[in-house]
Amino acid sequence: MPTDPTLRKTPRQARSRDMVDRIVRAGRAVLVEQGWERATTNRVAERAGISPGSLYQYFPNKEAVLAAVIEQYSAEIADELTAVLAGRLDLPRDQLVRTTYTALLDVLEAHREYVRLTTLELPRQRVASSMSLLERRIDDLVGAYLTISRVPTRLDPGSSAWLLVRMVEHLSVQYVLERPPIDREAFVDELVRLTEAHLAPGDA
Amino acid sequence: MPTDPTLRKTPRQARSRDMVDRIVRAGRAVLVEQGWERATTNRVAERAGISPGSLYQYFPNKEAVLAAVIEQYSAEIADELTAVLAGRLDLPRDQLVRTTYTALLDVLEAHREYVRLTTLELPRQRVASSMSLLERRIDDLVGAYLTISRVPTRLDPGSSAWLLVRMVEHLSVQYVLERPPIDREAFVDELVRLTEAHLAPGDA
DNA sequence: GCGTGACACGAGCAATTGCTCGCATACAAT
DNA sequence: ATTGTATGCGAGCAATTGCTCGTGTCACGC
Repeated sequence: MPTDPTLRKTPRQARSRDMVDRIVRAGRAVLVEQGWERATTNRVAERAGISPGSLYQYFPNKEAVLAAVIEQYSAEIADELTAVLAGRLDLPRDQLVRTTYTALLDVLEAHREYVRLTTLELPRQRVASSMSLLERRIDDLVGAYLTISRVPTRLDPGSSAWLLVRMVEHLSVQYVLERPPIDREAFVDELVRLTEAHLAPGDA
Repeated sequence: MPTDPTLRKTPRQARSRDMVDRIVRAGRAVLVEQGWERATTNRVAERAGISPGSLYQYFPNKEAVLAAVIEQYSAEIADELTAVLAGRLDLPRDQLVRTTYTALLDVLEAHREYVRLTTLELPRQRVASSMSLLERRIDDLVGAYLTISRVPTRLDPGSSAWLLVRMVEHLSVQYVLERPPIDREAFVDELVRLTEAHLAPGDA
C-alpha cells in the first residue's frame, strides 16, 4: 500500500478510520457553510467534536485536511457522472453528446454547493486538484472517445478535447451559478450545436 | 462629487493623491509578486515606503486597498481593449469578430500577471468586481451590438451575449494560462467558428 | 514669522492562527 | 493484573494579522 502523504499515518484500527472520516466530513461542512477563510483547523476540529491535537494526529497540516475534503468531494461527483454515462458510450454521437451534457448539468445542479465552493470560494492555485480532478477525468474520457471513434477533427483529438471540455464545463458551471434566464433545454441545444460546429469538418 | 466608499477621505492635496497612488501601486506589486495570502496591509505599507498608520488614513480596511488595486488594474485593461476596438465597430461581422478575439488574446497575453491574479489567486467572491468588470463591459458591448445590428439570434440578444462572452473569455483565459499546444491562429479560427455557429439561424 | 490643521508616523494592542507537547486513557497481548 | 502501545486530549505558544492612537511635523494662509 502506498503511503499517502496527506495522511500522517495509515489508519489501522477501525476507531482511527472513523476519526479520519469524521474530520473530513466536518471539514466539508465547515467549508460549505462558512467558506474558505473561516475554515480553520480549530473550527474543523470543534465541528468534528474532537480536539486540535487529535486532528494533527492524522493530517500533517491544515492544507492536507482541506485538500482531502475537496478530493473526496470531487471523486464522489466524478463517480456519479461516469456512472450515469457508463452504459451509453455506444449511442450515436449526437445522442451521446446531448446525454452527456444533460447528465453534467444534472450533476452540477445537484451539487451547487460543490460548484460554488470550488469556483467561488477556493484560492484555486492552493488546491490544484479541486475542480480539475473532475476536469481531468472528463478530459481523458473525451480525448479517448475522439481518438477511438475517429471523429475527424481540425485540431488533434487532444486539443479538441481540451477546448470542448473547458467550454462546456465553464458554461455549465456559470449556468448553474448565475441561473441566467435561458431555458434549460435551449441551453443544452446550444452546447450541442457548439460542439457539432467544432467537430464538423472544416471548409477552409 | 460622489464620496467614494473605498476611500476614507477624498484626497484634496497633491501630496495626498500621490500617497493613494503609491499605496495602490504597492498593493498591485505585492499582489502580483507574493499572492493574495501574503498581501497583508503591513506588507503593502512597507512596500509603499509608508507606515501602516498612513495607509489607514486613506483606506478604511484591507479589503478596500486590494479592491482598489483590482479595480484600477481591470479598468486599465478594459480601456486598452476598447481603445483597440474603438474605430472598427463598422467592419463586416466576420472581420469584426475575428479582430475582437485577436485583440482580446493580445491584451490578455500582454497582461498574464493580471489574468493569473484574477483567475488563480483571488478568492473570487471576496472581490466581486475583479475580472467581472472586464466581463461586464464586454457583456454590454456585445449585447448592444447584437441588438443594434439586428443579428438574428435563437436566444434573446442578452442571453446570446452572456453565452458568447463567457465562452470566449474563459477559453482565451485558459489558453493564455495553460498554453496548450494549439496554434494561435487556429485557436482564433475555432473561436470565430463557434461564434458563427451560435449566431447562425437555427434549422430546428 | 506664526499658528493651525492636514498629514504621516510607528509602537503596539487585541485577536486569531496553525500547530505542539506533555499527559491521560483505552485496548490488546501477555 | 500488567504491561506496551496506539489513541486522544486541550492548554497554550509563537507568530501574524488588521488596525488604532498619541505624538510629532510640514505646508500654507495670514
